[in-house]
Amino acid sequence: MQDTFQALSDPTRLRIIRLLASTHEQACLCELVDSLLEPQYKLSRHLKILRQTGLLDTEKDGRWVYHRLISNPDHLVRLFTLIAGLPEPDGIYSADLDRFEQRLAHRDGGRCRVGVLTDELKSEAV
Amino acid sequence: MQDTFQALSDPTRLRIIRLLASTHEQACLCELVDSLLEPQYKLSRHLKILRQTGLLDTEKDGRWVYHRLISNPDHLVRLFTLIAGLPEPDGIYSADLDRFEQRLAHRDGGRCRVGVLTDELKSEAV
DNA sequence: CTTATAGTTGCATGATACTGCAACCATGCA
DNA sequence: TGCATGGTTGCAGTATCATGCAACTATAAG
Repeated sequence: MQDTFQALSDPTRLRIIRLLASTHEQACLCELVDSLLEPQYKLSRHLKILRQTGLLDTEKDGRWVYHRLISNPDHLVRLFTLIAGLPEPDGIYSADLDRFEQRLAHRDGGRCRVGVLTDELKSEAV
Repeated sequence: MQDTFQALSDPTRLRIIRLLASTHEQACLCELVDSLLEPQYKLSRHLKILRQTGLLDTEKDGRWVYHRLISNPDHLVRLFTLIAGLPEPDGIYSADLDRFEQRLAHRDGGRCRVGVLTDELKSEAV
């Protein structure tokens, strides 16, 4: 069980878990990149750790890989609930959440159909 | 908050927290040494980390230093409750608990009056 | 004052973890 | 078959962390 806490001890991983816990959603890597504004390889690695620790479940759909919180051991579900209800000193999580919901608007039939948008937005801004 | 999970990511620290959470007790270092069967300096260091992370509160009484779980931020209390109710794959925590309750029998007026007993028990066994 | 004991801490070491870069794999489409 | 793209991973550098040993502080008792 300390593996679970170990997995949650990294800020990026906690942001991922918290985002999924408070939205009850699944997300693919590119959606997370646009929500957390972190490099793809970095999030990919952290997702792998969360999966190996047994906190995330993964479903592959074509080029996209969807990640969602695991739902069976009861104490993990309670832990996710607790995390979702945590107080927030800085505004990091709500900013993540805002960007994530904005990003979900680009889905088509509940599925991700576009890649990372942030880079393009940056290009447009130039 | 990832600091909290970071603090719980060490097996020894989790054993300490779990022991205190499931007994609603306080404990001094020598009692913990006899309960967890770990060297004094090791537990002392972990207790310091738990204190600095804001999970433990400390009260000094003569030569003895009592440690107890902190009781104010609501989400921490809920976390402790969750930890106390965690399933137990190995029998480590119940063994800790057994030794701890045995050790509590040596208290006098609710206070610790003896030092580490394990060493003496080992000597007697020789 | 001296001694025994509960507890703390500096130092050195080995292990683990996070990150960036670049190369790579896998899938869908022209 | 070739290309674009979502995602993964090996490698190297750096930082952090847990541990053992030994020296140390602090308090109580003779």
